[in-house]
Amino acid sequence: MVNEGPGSGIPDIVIGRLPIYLRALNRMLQEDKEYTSSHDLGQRLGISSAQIRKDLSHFGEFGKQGTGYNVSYLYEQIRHILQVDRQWPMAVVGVGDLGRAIANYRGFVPRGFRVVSLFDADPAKVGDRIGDLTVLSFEVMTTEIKRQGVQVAMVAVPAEAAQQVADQLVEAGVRAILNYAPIMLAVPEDVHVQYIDPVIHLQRMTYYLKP
Amino acid sequence: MVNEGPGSGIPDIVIGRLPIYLRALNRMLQEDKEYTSSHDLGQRLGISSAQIRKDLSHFGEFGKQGTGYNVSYLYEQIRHILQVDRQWPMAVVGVGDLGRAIANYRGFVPRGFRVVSLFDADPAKVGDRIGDLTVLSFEVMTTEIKRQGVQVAMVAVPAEAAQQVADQLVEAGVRAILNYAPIMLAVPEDVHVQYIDPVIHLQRMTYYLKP
DNA sequence: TAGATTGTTAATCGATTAACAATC
DNA sequence: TAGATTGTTAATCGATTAACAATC
Repeated sequence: MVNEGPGSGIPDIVIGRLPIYLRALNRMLQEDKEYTSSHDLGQRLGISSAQIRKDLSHFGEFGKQGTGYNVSYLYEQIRHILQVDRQWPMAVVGVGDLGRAIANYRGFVPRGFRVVSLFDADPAKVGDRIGDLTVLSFEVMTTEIKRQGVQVAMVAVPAEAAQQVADQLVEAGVRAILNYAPIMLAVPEDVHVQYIDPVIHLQRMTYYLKP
Repeated sequence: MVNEGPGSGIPDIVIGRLPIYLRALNRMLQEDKEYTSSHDLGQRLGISSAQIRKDLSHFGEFGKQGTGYNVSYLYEQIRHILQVDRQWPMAVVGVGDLGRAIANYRGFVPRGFRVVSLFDADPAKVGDRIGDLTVLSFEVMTTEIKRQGVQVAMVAVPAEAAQQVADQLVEAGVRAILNYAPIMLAVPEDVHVQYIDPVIHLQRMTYYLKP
């Protein structure tokens, strides 16, 4: 192992591409493809082969000259690097339409995550069952998150409530937040936040459209 | 006007930040904040003031030395640049849990988009009413999209179906696709695609977490 | 006026790409 | 072997930042 783990100075932008590679490799596995190459993978993803080789070289040597990469081996290596070769218990805060869709989504488990608790501020929703989970109140959130050792949470509450929710999550020990509320969160620097705001993505495209 | 419009060589990465600025400016408007500065805006967004000034300078001169930027003026200018000072009619394909959440989301209209039609392959869903829309079948999709002049679509179907749906959308005249299916779409180069896959975002964070 | 902040230039920094020896 | 493809180095490209004259 040449170099691995956070703090070892690998650029964030490289880390950000690994999940993309992982998804493509998983697809190849489904297609029973045994080997791939940086060229092949790059072509599927619209990324240069040089970049893929360079990215992977930060973590070790995973290929063979002449034959390329064993799909299943590379897949497992990247899963290990990203630490998704295990299941992260995850909390979902806010069970509106979106929170419900998240709670029901079947796509998390096969990729390293499992929703283990749901929270909502609305007393009318507390007690509702969604899948095999019961919606809990904000009052028990800290306790429950600590009890389950949850480090990852998804926030799907209105923008006005998001910062306060984030504060409470951080307080409870959450270190990674996926925020669906259209607002930037202020968190300590050892807490990671990623944002999903569909409108941002839409507005990135309209610039290029004909009126 | 110094420089504006697509094809004028402004880096994609700059365009990608404008919606972020827009969202922050909108928030300032809600707070009745009349003026801001590159420093102030940058602080809120975790971006350097130099970058904000540089980004804006691609499109014109919007500020005043000594006083900064009039929030409402800058907001309107960026809305105009991004072409979100109008409403783009939008189609949603796939009305599972996620499609339903999208269809019900109140956040599109104030930011330049309106869902005008819903489609699903499942005959059991066709005819369902969601909000004030009726779910239509794939058979009528092309016709309906052409009729309404829809250029923007959101895809929320299973990965297996996404490419075929995208092909049909492009055929019908769609030029911007927001894809929720966890798969890269192959489209002509004048068609824009943005991707939302929550798992990708989650996996970008687990790398940095303690086991 | 004095202080603040812009828009812009040049310097720096970092990421991507091209090229190729090594080797399967 | 001949062909293919890796991992790596150096070159290129592009984005970010620092600095400052202009000026409100």
